[in-house]
Amino acid sequence: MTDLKSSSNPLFLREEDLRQGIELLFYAYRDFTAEPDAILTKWGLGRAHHRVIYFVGRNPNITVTELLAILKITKQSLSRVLGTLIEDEFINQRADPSDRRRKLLTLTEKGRELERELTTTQMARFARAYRETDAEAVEGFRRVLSGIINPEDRARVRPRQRTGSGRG
Amino acid sequence: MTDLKSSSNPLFLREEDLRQGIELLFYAYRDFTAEPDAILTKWGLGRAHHRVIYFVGRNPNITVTELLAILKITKQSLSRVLGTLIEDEFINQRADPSDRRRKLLTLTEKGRELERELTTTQMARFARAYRETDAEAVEGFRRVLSGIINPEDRARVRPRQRTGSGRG
DNA sequence: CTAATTAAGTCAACATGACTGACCTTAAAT
DNA sequence: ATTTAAGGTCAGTCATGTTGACTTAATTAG
Repeated sequence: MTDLKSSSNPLFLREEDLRQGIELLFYAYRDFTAEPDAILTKWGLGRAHHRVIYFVGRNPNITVTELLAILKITKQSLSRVLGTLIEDEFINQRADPSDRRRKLLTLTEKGRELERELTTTQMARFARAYRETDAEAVEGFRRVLSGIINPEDRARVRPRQRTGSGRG
Repeated sequence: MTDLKSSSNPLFLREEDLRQGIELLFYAYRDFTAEPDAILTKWGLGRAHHRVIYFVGRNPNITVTELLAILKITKQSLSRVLGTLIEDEFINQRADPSDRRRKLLTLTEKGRELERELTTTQMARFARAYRETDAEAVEGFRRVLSGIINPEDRARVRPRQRTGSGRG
């Protein structure tokens, strides 16, 4: 009855497979955020603060505009979260010498420590998942998830900087 | 300098690779939810309503308790969202004949239509990503994301019901 | 049969993180 | 000198989560 939709035609993407992807992404994200959320609560911070801390740590001297492009939230929303982080001395601002309207954001030592604590839990989760599979699976994961991201933002995810054999 | 951390030791999971996973998941989830969110706004609904509609559609006659286990939110939070959906006639409730404390949830025709509209955008995104890669990559994606999910919930994501050759 | 447990619902109060819209300052670019 | 861009701010709103206390109804265990 549903034979056309199932294995008889390997080129037909079955709804079941697509829904499985949807659900994997939902559950993975749900669990991926749970541990950091618990740590953040101890500091009186939330998930929005985590995202800012993460991307400032990852991109030292990032500007507010660039941060907005990553997070895709409004300036007002970011402003409040960023204000807290600066006041609590997790993040430093300094004027860009070449354009003094711009403020360059960096983590303070305190900020780096919190970033490390938060990111460690998420890296441990990925390390476990990577180890449970193999390099081929990890590459597949990377390529599929990259395809889920809007094309214009795929380049934001830094490609591995290969130091080994692969040059071409 | 960082040679030990890089390609010279293929068993060492480099921080760069782990962070790439973190970022892929962040961007993928951000874009994955954007289209449904826009549709939901037209109906005066939010992301929380989507999740309920999705999982009720996926699990007809699901109970509130089971829904709570999937969503991992509080009964009070679910109650508000579910109340709206029942009032707006996206979801039906009926008592379980074998245990009349339980209420079984199903989508109405209106609910099925909205579910279809929302899920279609997400399935299209996965279909594109799957087509851009290959079956091996998809399998890798599945295995890695499954490893990100807490072990006790991995079985919630239904394995493909194979109708083809593989029986054992 | 009674007591305990379970499923569900409800009320109140609160926190977080989004949003819109209006407006202002500062500095760079034309 | 004017326009544009980056950034900040104020005010109000909404969605979605939280805790805690409590109720009702129905099943299950002693």
